Amino acid sequence: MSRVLIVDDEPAIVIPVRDELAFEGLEVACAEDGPSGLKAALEMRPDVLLLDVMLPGMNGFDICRKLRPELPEMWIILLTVRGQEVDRVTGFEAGADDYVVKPFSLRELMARVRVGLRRKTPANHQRVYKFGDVEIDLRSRTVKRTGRDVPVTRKEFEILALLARRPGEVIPRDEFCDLIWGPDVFVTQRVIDTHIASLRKKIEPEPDEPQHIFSVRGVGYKLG
Amino acid sequence: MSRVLIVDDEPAIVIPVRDELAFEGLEVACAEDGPSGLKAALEMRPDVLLLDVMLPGMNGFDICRKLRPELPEMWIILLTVRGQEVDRVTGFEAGADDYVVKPFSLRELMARVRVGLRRKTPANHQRVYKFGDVEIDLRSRTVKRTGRDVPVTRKEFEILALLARRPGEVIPRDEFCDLIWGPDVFVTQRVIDTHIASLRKKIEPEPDEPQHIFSVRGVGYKLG
DNA sequence: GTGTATCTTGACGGAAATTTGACACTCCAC
DNA sequence: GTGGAGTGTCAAATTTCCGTCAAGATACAC
Repeated sequence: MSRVLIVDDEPAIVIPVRDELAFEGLEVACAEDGPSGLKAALEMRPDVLLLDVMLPGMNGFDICRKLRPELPEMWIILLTVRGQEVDRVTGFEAGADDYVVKPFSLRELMARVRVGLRRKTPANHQRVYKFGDVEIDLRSRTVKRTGRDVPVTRKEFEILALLARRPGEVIPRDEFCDLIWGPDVFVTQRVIDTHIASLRKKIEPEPDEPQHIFSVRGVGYKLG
Repeated sequence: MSRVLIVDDEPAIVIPVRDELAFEGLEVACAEDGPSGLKAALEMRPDVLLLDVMLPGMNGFDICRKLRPELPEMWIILLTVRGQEVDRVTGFEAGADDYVVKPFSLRELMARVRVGLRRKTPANHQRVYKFGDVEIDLRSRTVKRTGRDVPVTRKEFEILALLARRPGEVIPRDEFCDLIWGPDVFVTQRVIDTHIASLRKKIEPEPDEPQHIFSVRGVGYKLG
């Protein structure tokens, strides 16, 4: 599922945009000031970032400049009330991909977000994560160990991909449920343990002594 | 060298934009009405197309709709004096990547062209794809197996061509629907399975043990 | 219009994946 | 140590999913 992060301190902007994005089936997160927006973008790695220029703590241009080298793929749309040329050009020079002036039409913003989602990842750009001898390719949905294909099921793949996207970070069970099963599906959180067990059998040299997928007692699992 | 095509009938717009683009070291061409703009775009295959909406002969939206399926990688920026929401959304729905309202700042337009050049997916001008003993020719819309012509129906060809353009990548069922049937057509996603089955009968030596078109359970299909 | 090719739908069976619950085990607090 | 909570493991039950087919609907050529 594609992810969008909104960084803006005006609820009148954030709320309708957030709701509309969620309605379109996207995963949405929000931040209300510069520093937490920067942190959220680095952690969440959204596909599209909607970034206000005038923010408490740190302005949008600076956030843009910091993020761009780190996450060149991320699609950044700047939002601002200021429409003077100098600002726009500054925005593009800071690495933004688009620039929308408030007040904007919600439908137009949605259309621009869709452009970002469509253009963000070139079709033949490989999205691969590597961990030791394990390789996860999001494009072909394949997992390799020591170069050899390991067949994994859908849930196993989604769990592994989620872990891989946030290496080192502990992912709680309820977050697995939210992100993989969705908010409307109710399953025992123990299913995750079952899938983790079969994943370990497939990708760990010694499933009893995991080297990749670690359990974090009382919370969830982490990779790496 | 990157190529830009300007399709606009107002010299007051065309000349400064053309000169500025040329000054930045880009190859520039111009067309002054709809039909010749469409023809030029198909022949020249520019990286970025600056396309006026109000044109003699054929409007920009229609050009956009015609070009997009043929040249999905081309970056299209619409130019218009009309800034009403309905027009903008129409533009994006027609497949445009950006939308600039006249009068615009030259520097901003240049910045948006640069975004297009940076983000444009690498052009895939390939017209023939080969997979083992199977050959797919997009131009003549023919499929060959071991050199022999295999008759495929229109939907079968479109499905196979989509798979072939993104070899190895898993294409989800909803993406098949979006890209082949379009967003407004409502069909059961199981149609795809039916077409895949008949494709396999035609191009797989052993349809039960596919070597080209693989099923990815719960998601879709992939080639290769 | 008519006939043919193509497309779409729905149903069925079998296979694979998912989920559950039971039991054993481990870890930690006391 | 002991007990309780959390986790690993397994097999069985359940659900989901895909290949297949045939019949109806639609498009197309003549």
